[in-house]
Order: sequence, then structure tokens, then C-alpha cells
Amino acid sequence: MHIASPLHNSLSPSLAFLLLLCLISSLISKMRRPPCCDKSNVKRGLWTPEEDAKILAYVANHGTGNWTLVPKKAGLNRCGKSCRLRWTNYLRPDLKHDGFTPQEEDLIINLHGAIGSRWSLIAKRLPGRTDNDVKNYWNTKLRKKLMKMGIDPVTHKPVSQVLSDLGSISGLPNTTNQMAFINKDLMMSNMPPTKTEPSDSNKSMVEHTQEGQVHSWEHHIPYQVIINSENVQPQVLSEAASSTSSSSSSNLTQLGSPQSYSCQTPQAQISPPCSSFDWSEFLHSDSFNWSLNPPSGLMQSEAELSDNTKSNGHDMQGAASEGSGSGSGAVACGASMEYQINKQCEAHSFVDGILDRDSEIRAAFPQLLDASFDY
DNA sequence: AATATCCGCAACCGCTCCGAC
DNA sequence: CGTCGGAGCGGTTGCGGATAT
Repeated sequence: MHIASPLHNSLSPSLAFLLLLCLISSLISKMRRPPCCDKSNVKRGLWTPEEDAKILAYVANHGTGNWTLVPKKAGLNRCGKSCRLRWTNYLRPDLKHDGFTPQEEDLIINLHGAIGSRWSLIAKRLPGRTDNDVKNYWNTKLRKKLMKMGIDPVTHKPVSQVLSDLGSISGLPNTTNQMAFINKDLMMSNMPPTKTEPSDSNKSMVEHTQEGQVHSWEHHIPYQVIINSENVQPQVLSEAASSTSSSSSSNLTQLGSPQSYSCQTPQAQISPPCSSFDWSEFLHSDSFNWSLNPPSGLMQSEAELSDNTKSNGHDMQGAASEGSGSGSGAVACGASMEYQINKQCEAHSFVDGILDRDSEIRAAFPQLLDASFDY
């Protein structure tokens, strides 16, 4: 039986459906935040020298701030957001426009391994570099380098391990989870760090690096400061993970899993618990300075770092720079971090560390890895 | 020499954060 | 406490130059 209606009489079903779609999309578009400026009436694309000059003149006279008013005041037919981007990414006088140094590469890889793709935080450790610079450099150069080396640039794990993890997802034994459990237990045991002396050959490697010389890629890969689950406290991991935006969660999630490039046993990396932790704080603190003694140019000034250093009543940067005297939770955490960072992987290269760890895992759980590959 | 493909970088987009009200 | 708007962030896109065919 066909039920007649005005709609059926006047509109075909497909047309009605289209109208409904239009209505829905219209409603959705109205619910969304309006654009910051009328995009149809503003210039887009590459900036001309004249436009740059206007921005520079405006900032010289008025300083930065309230970018929405800048186009009007500076006589530019651009979106304020676009002006801000042009200034922060290109026109700022303190920006470096030359290539990245090997030390900067090291730093980027280390930080990416520790905190993932939080480019702004990483860029803050690289004076003269913007988050856009770092992000582009990572995407175009460093990611490919790591991949060539058989290291997954997302997880900073060997590709073989990533593959085994992937295999585990499909209902097979999950070695990652099991390892996480094991390491969690180890960390919870709250054992003090055990010093491990690097071998003579390893010492020479460290000294070699500390001279700040430029090495081949294989040699200047970061092998000393690798943050992993075993040298970060459980609560640190959970707080770091919880403070992470979903878009960049992968690496912090990985921090919660056994990601280690270390040559040390897991127990040797356990440190006393910290009461609180903040990645931003940590990165701005001296605790995260590298034992390979990067050039002074890599170190930010106190003023530049002063923002974001206070949290939960502790100034980690100050505490860390003061040494081990104060005894607060943050200080203990910072000192512990510094100790562990300095002890991290002194013996091996970055790649060696990863491969060693891979071998350890394979040796410890051969049946699990075999199973996970069995698909 | 012409064309296709690759690559790097600048810019844009959409989202979240955060302070002011 | 909720809303609004500016600022900041990370991911993505697209252009232009470099390189390969």
C-alpha cells in the first residue's frame, strides 16, 4: 500500500534526502565556531616583502599582541591569525634561518622520543627555532632517517617490536601489556637506582661525545638521554599521559609501555617516587639537560624558561640547578631524573640500545613474540 | 630540452586552552 | 559558573624549486 502525502507528491525520495542533508549540514555549520576573519575578503598565500615590512613596522611600533587588530592597524588585507603566524614563524628577529645542527637533531629526537610530537615544547629547547621549523624538519628529515635505521619514528621502537605489538592487537598474546605489567611491578618495588659503570670503550664514547664534536649520523644519535618507562615513575607516566591531548598521545602512551633503549636492567633504572610531575616543567628544567653538553647556544636563558616552571609549589628548574640540597619531591624527582638521564645508555649507541632491548625482549618472551608473528 | 616526480617549506585549518568578563 | 574571544598548538595542504627520467 502506498501512503500518499504532500511530500511524496511534490518531492522524490532522493530529493527529499538531499534537502535533509543540506539542512543538517547547514545546522552543523551554524553550530561551528565562526571563522576568525572573513576569508573571502582577505589575502592568502605567500607573503610579499611589502607585507612583511608592514608587519615589522607595526611590531616595532606597537609590539605584539591582539593580532586581530594588527591587519587593520598595519594596513594589511590579511587575517590576524595569518599575521601572527608570519611573525612567529618567519619575521621574529631572534629566529635562525640556517640548517639544523647535529646537536639540534639529537635534541629533537630525544625530546620526540620522550614527549612525542609536542613541537612547541621541543622548540622551546631550541633557541631560534619555531615549532613549525621543528615539525617540518622532523617530518622531512628525521622521521625518514629513523625509518631508514629500522626505528619506528612514532614509537621510537625497533620496527620488529612494533610489528610484534601490532600482531598482538589481533587477539594474540599482548607482549606489550605483559611487559608493562612486569615493569610496573618492578617500578613499584621502589628500589633505589643501581649504578652501572660503563665499560672502558663506552666511557670513551661518552667522553668523545662530551667534546661536542660533530659525528656521523650513527655516532651522534642520542644514546645518553632516552626517557623511557623504566626511568620515569608510574605516577609520572600516568600524569603525563593524562595531560596529553589526544592528537599527540601515541608517544606518551608508549611511555607507559616498556620502551627502552637502555643498556641497563629495568631495576637499575628505578628511582624514588615523585609527588608530581609535569612534562613541560621537566623539559624546561635543568634535569632535562643533556649529558652530552650541548653548545651553550642550545640552552635557553633563565628568563625564557621562567614561564611554565612553576607547578604544585615547586620550581623544578631552580631546584635542579641548586643541586640536591632541598629535598622536596620535585627536587628529588629532578635529581633522580638527572641521575638517571646521565646514566642512561652511556655504554651503547642509540641504535645499539634499541637492538639490545629488542634482543632482551625476544630472549625473555620467545613464545610470545613467535606467536604474535604467527599470522 | 621537456616532462614527471619528489621534496622542503610556508601557510592554512580546525581544534583546544586560557584568561577576561 | 558559563560564555566569549584571543592565542597557541599540531596536523595537513599546496606551492615552488630540485631532481630524475
